[in-house]
Amino acid sequence: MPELPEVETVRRGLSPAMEGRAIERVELRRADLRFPFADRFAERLKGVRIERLGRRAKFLMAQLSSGEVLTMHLGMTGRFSIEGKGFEAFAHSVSNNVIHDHVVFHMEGGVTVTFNDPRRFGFMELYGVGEAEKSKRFAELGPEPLSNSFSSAYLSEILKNKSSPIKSALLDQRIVAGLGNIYVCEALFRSGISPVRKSSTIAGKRAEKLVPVIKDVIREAIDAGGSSISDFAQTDGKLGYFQHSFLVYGQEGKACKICDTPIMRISQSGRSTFYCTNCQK
DNA sequence: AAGAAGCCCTGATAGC
DNA sequence: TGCTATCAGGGCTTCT
Repeated sequence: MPELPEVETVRRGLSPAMEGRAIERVELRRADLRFPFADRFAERLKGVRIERLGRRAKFLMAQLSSGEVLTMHLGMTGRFSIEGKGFEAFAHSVSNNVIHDHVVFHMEGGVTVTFNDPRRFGFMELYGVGEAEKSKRFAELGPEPLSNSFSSAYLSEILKNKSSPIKSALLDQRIVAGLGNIYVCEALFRSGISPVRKSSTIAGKRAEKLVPVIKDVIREAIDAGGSSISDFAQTDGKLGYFQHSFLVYGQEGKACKICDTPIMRISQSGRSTFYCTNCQK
């Protein structure tokens, strides 16, 4: 489900249920998700207040009153739902199997936040005071696509000696953090750049075109509440609607909206790439 | 050492 | 209907 716009949508949905509230109790229904939970995970969260729920790349980051930081990643199929007083409209409207409800946060005020993840590619981590910033995971992440540090100058510099296809480079979270398969395909189409083009040839003019397009696509997707493919839902069960704006993603064989050439699907480093061989050079 | 491929896991769908 | 194969929005690890 989740690339940056979906995670940001989830963050905004969870904020009223979590931000400023104490965690009364955490229920862990298994010992791991993708990775084992940290030592004493539930105990360390008990009675602690969530001061701020932020986001970095595709990670939700809860700043805790204990000084520790709880990070949550949705993987491919992770989702949150909210129940309780004031969140009646948020009832578990999705027909998800409860056997995949893995973590339940019992929040102050009788509100519960449940994490469900069938594939268990998602994970949660708990960093001690001052550890998150120092961790390899966060130190290695590239800039946020909407930040000023993600500029055409930056992208040109980092790509100028790279031989991998631009598609793969944009999926590399160390280069830019938060893009995934959908938004990379869409941004390359809108930029008229072929996904198979060598990264080094993007440096310069093409980067000047590409960077603003990436920012546009991400902004539009956030404004649309993300994209709902198969099962992504917001915390209130509503669907995002950016999927209606896809020009190439999932459009294999359909006519290109610009030139009518059938959209191609190819595989690059093990994932599908959709593009127009005529519009993208 | 960079880049590609394999793998983790479950569920939905297409094809026979 | 039921079986099998393929595919899925991510990211870590292992190969070449």
